Amino acid sequence: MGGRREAVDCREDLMSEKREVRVRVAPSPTGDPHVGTAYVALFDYVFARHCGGKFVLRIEDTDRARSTPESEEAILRALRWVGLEWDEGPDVGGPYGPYRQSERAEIYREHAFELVRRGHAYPCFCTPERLAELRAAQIKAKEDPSYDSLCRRLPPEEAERRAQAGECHVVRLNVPDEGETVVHDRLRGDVAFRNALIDDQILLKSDGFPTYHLANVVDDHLMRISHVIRAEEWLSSTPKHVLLYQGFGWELPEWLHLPLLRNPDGSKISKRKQPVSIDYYRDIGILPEALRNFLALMGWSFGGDREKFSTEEMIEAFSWDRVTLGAPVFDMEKLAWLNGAYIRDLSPAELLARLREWRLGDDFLLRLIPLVRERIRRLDEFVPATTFFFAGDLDYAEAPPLAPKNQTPAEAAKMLTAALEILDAERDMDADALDARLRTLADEKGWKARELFMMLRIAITGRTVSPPLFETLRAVGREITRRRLRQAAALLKGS
RNA sequence: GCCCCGUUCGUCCAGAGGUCAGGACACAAGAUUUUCAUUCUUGUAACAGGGGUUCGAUUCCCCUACGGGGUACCA
Repeated sequence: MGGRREAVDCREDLMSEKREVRVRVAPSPTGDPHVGTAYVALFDYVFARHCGGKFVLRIEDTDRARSTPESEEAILRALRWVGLEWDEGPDVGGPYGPYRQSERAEIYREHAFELVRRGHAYPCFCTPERLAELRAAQIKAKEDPSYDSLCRRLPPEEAERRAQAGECHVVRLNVPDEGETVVHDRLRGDVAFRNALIDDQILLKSDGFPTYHLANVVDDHLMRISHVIRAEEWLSSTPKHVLLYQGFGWELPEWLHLPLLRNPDGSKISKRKQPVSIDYYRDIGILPEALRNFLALMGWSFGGDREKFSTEEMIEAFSWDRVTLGAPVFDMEKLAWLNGAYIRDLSPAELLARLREWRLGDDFLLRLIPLVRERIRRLDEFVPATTFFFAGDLDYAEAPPLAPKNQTPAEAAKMLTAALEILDAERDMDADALDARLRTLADEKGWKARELFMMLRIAITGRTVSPPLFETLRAVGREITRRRLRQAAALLKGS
């Protein structure tokens, strides 16, 4: 591909459009800081800097059930660690705030009503039950499941009266039945979608909060976003966004959908198959500049044979023409090689400073000391007693057998997987909570708690002897702990 | 199922009609090194298939196959 791609430098773009370049990354605080967020943010950041534009961070926390302040905090911290500073955001402010969508609920509501007034949206009173039945019937009849636009045909007065009376409802996008909507993607050219196949998307949920589609479009417009850079998974919902912009009578932004990062098997990168948390890469000692360089290589090339380059150099050389649309597999081996190259470029003093920032600083060592103090008699026993706190993956071939004596490897793998789910849910790794939950788990499944705990101990430390289990897990860290459990479970399944 | 995107060595990229299809990771062999690592040299390895367009297609178009994404009162 590439033929259709306009070879326009954004600086010319700037001049011809007289529009300030403003980009944003818009993570949803519903989990761990995702490496995909860092990937998109890198391109946002680099493009903004290249053009002298602004990079905005916006928190999309409209999913009230799944969003948490802890997750938001972790995402901000992780993005900063990667080295991608934003010009405007919830923590630094800016002229177009607030930058947290939960604080903008009223704005979306007004805009939803405005769209209803303009005839591009309508209230819908259908119950979840009716929707489910409709869906089931459509699937049975081998039709595409989609809303049948029943409430679109409601007389406006009746809809108004019922809404006023407080009847539970949502607001849906009024998608034309005919014609097609064209999305202009800067990287792919025009992509056409038949309107008949676009669902009357819910814009405002019955809890009064907007869905992604409404909030995203309203904010991008209000925040003067000029280029919407996001992952490819959004491409198919972009026609809805085009319809929204048109419904409001707003100028369209430029869309650029970046390819999705992939697992080794080619599927969208996911925690079951590949560590996806930025914190994981930090904890195994990946340098942020190496991570940035590596992520840049996923879909962008410097030109010439340059593999290793600084973010500053990338900013200088950046061009959308050099973006690839293929599906890049996140290759840990190449990341490790690149990281090694960065480490070798550090002076001994700089490397020492990096090691201290990582885990060889006073803070971390001070956390370990209470755990091992009563277990050592000589200072020289400290390092051997704590090696697993300073490692990523463990070599289970060198460790005692993972599975309890009377348990099959398959059953042992199940035990580890079940424990993993508990750890996934227990974000702050509270020792008492973990203890209680794991004991309950063992009870329910008929496993011996001591066997479960011993297996966890071996999986996490590679030994049968260690400091107290939960204190150890906390110190090893959530990411490395989870990684080891997955590795151990995979090993058992394979044996 | 339907809609959309994609497809060059195992992996990440280069290649914008005529190249011995190039580099990097990984792998293999060799050199350097007391060892290991680093470094250097060399090697194995790819244009998914079929039709067009063209004097000539990896490159442009179409079809098929394969991969992926989407198809929620999640983002």
